[in-house]
Amino acid sequence: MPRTYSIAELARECGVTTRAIRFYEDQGMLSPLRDGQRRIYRPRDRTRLKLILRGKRLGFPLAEVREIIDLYDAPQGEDAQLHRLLAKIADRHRELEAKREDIEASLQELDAVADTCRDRLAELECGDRGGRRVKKPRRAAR
Amino acid sequence: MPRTYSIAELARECGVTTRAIRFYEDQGMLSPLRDGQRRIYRPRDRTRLKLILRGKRLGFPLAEVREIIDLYDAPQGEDAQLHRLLAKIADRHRELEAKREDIEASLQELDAVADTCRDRLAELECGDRGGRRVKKPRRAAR
DNA sequence: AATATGCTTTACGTTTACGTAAACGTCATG
DNA sequence: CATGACGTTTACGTAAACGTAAAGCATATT
Repeated sequence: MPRTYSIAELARECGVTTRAIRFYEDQGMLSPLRDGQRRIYRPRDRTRLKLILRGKRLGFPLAEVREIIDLYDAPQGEDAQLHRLLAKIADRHRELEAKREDIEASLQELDAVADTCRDRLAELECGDRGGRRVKKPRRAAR
Repeated sequence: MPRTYSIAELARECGVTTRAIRFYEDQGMLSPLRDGQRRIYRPRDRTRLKLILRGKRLGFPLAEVREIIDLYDAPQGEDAQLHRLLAKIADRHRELEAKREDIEASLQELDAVADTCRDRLAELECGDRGGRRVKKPRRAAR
């Protein structure tokens, strides 16, 4: 048999509280086995938890996270179902790429500020006391 | 003089409520001019609002969003200040790249599910009633 | 003058995503 | 046997991010 985890183990490994994990279960996002009262998490539960947390890091509300991870283990069903599934996947795809573009824009602007910042530092450190201007070398585009 | 916006204009353009905009002001993230009681937004206010919304889309809490956009108009000050600023920028940079990796992983897994899904569809549509297996052609990597 | 439109402040309500405490069960160990 | 370490359920509390009236001011139109 594969391997199992206690709730505390999972919590430690994933950097969340046990409360949070139970909460996700309440929301129908996890369904661990039971040994009497105790929850037993299998690798697939662990994977789902990690997916949940990744969704959260990306700013999706839990309700959406659930829809997303439900996509992951759904590719059964008949024709119409599969087409609906593909449509949903395409939606999420677009959503994620929009987010990626947001990130890339942010990174660029951040880099621009960093450049400005380094230019200022260069001015200061070469003992520039007056209004003399330093030639700003164009940074190579990454 | 450049151009100005009323709160309703900005709200419409950016797809948020006026309540939200006022809330961001309460949090010290916007400081529009006033014409008596009324708020007057200049281009820079508009830009800041868009930055706020982008930060939100990326899942940052407003408190962090404020720190981030504060980085944008801060590159003044003396040596030590500038170094602290650069450090903060580097932190945010790492944070954003981590998020981008999360996104890329999500996109890959999503694509994998889509492939599985299309394979199933192919099986169905070529009248596969039995357990016959369809050769899965490797999809070209984008 | 009255109505509409757009803005204002003040303030209480709501949803999400848990935190935190209480009160209890179950082993294993000192 | 009692003291922890770990788990459980139930339930109330809370921070963030607004939503939703309520009540009022200012200008424009009918």
